[in-house]
Amino acid sequence: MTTSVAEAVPGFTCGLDATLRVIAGKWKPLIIYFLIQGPCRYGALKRAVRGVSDKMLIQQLKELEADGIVVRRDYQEVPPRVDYSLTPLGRSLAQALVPLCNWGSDNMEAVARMFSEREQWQASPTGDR
Amino acid sequence: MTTSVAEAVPGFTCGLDATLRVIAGKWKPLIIYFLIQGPCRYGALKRAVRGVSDKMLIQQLKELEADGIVVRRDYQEVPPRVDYSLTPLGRSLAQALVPLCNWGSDNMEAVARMFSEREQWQASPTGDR
DNA sequence: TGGCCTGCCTACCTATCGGCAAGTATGCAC
DNA sequence: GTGCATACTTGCCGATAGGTAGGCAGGCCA
Repeated sequence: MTTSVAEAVPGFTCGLDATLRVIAGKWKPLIIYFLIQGPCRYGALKRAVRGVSDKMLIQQLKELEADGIVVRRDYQEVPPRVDYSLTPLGRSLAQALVPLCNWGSDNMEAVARMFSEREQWQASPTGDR
Repeated sequence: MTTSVAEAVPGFTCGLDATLRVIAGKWKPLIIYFLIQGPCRYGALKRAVRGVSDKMLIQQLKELEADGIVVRRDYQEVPPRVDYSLTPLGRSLAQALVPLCNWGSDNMEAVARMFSEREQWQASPTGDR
């Protein structure tokens, strides 16, 4: 039984639901978005996605690869050279992320303000009113 | 040192980063997206966002309210009547989610296929190759 | 010979997320 | 007074996401 129906089938409740499962994970959207710029070596990607650990980066990349969003190309060289790029599917997904990115840029100040307020609001003893 | 810089300041690395923090949480995008249709009572929202628990729904709604994305209107009636709607900021965010939703709808079959394959791939003993 | 370079892997551990279920408030109908 | 309806709260508890740290491969150059 457990969580039941909604989980049982790959029956997504809507398109957004489907998308969310693909980009679930702290770093995936950032990875995808960064790869719009073109193929990228592992090291460069790691530098671009600030704060990500090796473990996470690799893991997310693997999942994205399994989901047909990115392609891994191994040059079979030493020292290792590998790069990652978007598949056509991945590119279309990346395009869908663009508005989110723009929204963030447009409202960054508001968002930053909200966040700092929220921290205090969390620390406050009782809700007012 | 630890995680350091990236966390220290509300300095988002990019617009996408900022957006992601606002919509972080399993249900937020779904909530926001559903509210495009207009104000909605708590109960209706819960029915719409399938699988969400009271605790989560309330919690996510509070955060969204604190972030200026949704507005809670309490009719001060008994039995309780409350509805939630998007602020202008929320509405613009919702618009940015539309492409994601469309992408999901357009590629739902591919996504579903990927997911079922991935489950087996995860169960497989050693990576092939 | 041995250290370097780069991508990757593994084990371990913790914090957070999120589900479950029971409880609260309030006015009204009975 | 009792119970009902709706929105919300709280505590507990398990799963899992994600961080840390250290190790490995293997040609090459010093």
